Amino acid sequence: MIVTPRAGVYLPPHLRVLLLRAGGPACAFRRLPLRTHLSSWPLCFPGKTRTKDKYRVVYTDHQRLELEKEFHYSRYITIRRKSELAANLGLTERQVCGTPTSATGAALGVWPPGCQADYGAPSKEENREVKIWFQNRRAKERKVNKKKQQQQQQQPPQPPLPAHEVTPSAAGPPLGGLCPSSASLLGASSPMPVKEEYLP
DNA sequence: TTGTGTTTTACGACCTCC
DNA sequence: GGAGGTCGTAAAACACAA
Repeated sequence: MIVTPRAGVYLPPHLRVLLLRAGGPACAFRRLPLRTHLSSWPLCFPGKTRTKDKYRVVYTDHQRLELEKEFHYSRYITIRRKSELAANLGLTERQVCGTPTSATGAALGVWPPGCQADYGAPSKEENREVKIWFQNRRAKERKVNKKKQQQQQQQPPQPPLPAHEVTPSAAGPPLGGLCPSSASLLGASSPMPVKEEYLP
């Protein structure tokens, strides 16, 4: 039995299979207070694809942490960093039989039967999960900023602080390890980044 | 335990840039 | 034409009050 920090109990794949074979409804897994671990996904939802039967994988805390760190460094990830991050976190393309990642799936030997034969080579769009994560993360930030803006508009204007209370830190805590350009990106909408491949 | 609201993945449509 | 951006949305996962 494995206890995860956020959701409590994690049921190993072999127990999920036993549960399924015991005659429970197919959707039983989804109603359990369990985290769907990447390595167990193919056993829980063999042959599912995103378009036919919607699904999603819950990223691990480690994956989220690393992605967040990268996001705080820069809101727009470069092609190079995307590849590195995808390789480090086991996030790549998601085209294969509902497997969470082709790389992890292959490495763990958890491909559903006939899966590789059916789908063969990876999709053209490598590191898609990282790209999508960053898109969603930016969307989340825009949403939060919008909310903040609305709250500020509703509040009456605050009187200005006395001069002795105005310090550089009043604008917010410094962002650890960030270059000014990256830090300035936080909290404001950013222009489109220059594609790394076009840089000299 | 259950109902409900929020957050997190994932995608399609559409747009811009090269 | 392809890659990657935003926007809107679906649905699973999660949190929490009743």
